[in-house]
Amino acid sequence: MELREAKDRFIHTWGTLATQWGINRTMSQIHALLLLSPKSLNADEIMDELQISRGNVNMNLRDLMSWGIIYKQLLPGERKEYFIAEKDIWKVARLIARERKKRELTPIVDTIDDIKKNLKDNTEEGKEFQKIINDISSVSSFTEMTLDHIVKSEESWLINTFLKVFK
Amino acid sequence: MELREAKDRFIHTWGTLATQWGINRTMSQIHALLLLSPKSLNADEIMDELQISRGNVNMNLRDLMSWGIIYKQLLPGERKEYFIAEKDIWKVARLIARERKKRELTPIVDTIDDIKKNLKDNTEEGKEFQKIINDISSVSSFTEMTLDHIVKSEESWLINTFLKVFK
DNA sequence: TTGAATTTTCAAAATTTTCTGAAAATATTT
DNA sequence: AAATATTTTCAGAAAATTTTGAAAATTCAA
Repeated sequence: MELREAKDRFIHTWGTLATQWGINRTMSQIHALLLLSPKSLNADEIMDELQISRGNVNMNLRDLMSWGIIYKQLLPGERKEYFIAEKDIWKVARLIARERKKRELTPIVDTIDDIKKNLKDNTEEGKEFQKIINDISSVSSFTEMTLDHIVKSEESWLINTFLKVFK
Repeated sequence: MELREAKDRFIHTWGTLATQWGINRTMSQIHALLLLSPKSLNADEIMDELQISRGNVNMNLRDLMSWGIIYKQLLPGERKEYFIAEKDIWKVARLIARERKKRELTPIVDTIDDIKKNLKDNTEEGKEFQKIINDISSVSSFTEMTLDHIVKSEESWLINTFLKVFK
């Protein structure tokens, strides 16, 4: 397999998967492109490489920056803005986990807490509802804690060690 | 808060979140409805409750069954099919984790493995690419293993104990 | 069998999401 | 300050996804 082909395949798979993640295809493809690029790229280069419009590139670069997984880089003597991806994949994984937790988990935990606080219903049906809500609350808390635990660990050596043990 | 209102809020939040998960809104709403329902429901009741078409209900019930998180129930003396949700939330969480792993993680691991096997490129750029690919491979494996570990644990007491410790 | 009840399918319609491209805003150079 | 380069915005277009609803298929009772 050629390097060119390998890169394209990776970018393509990454982008396709994103769709199932609820993240848009282009955003992932730009991320993949930057991740694989040894040097930072500007908007025109990304447009050209992925054959997409300037507006699209701009919007998604902004999103990627808000996730904290790419950085803007100002090159001396260059007028254009260049972008480079965070290359520490463990850090990228933590940032993605943090963002997904924020988007996927926190809202349901908040809703459930609010319902638990405010629901006054002592009928049989009400009690059953409370039970389910409490169960879901447990699972959510557990998941949240597990993610936090991974996200917060700034040292990656522990995780790396864990990985080696199981390899 | 009334029971009715609480249930509606939960179903609504659950459905809205699903969108960000890459899972469709209706599928989640049907799941939430069944999860909160003390008795099993048939297609007409679901159509009526969520104000959606028969085809939509049918399709999503099938999807939910393929995830293993709802069951078909044939009531004696009833012609219609009834559906009931798996109420053991830890089991539901494991089934969802398993399905998401299959959809989100496995394809990227497979692509990467294939690229690792087939790429022959010893240029500087090729080596850098290999490095990134290997890093991503590590993170994916780690995540896959962590999920497996949770998913495979058929006993939930350990997890429950863990939860209590942190509560 | 026949026919009524129920479920399934799927083409077309509706909705939602993403993308484009050109105009507006901002930044930099001369 | 004017000209030029670059980035940002956003309304409308395009694409993707979801939903509908009616016809076809299936199931079951008589």
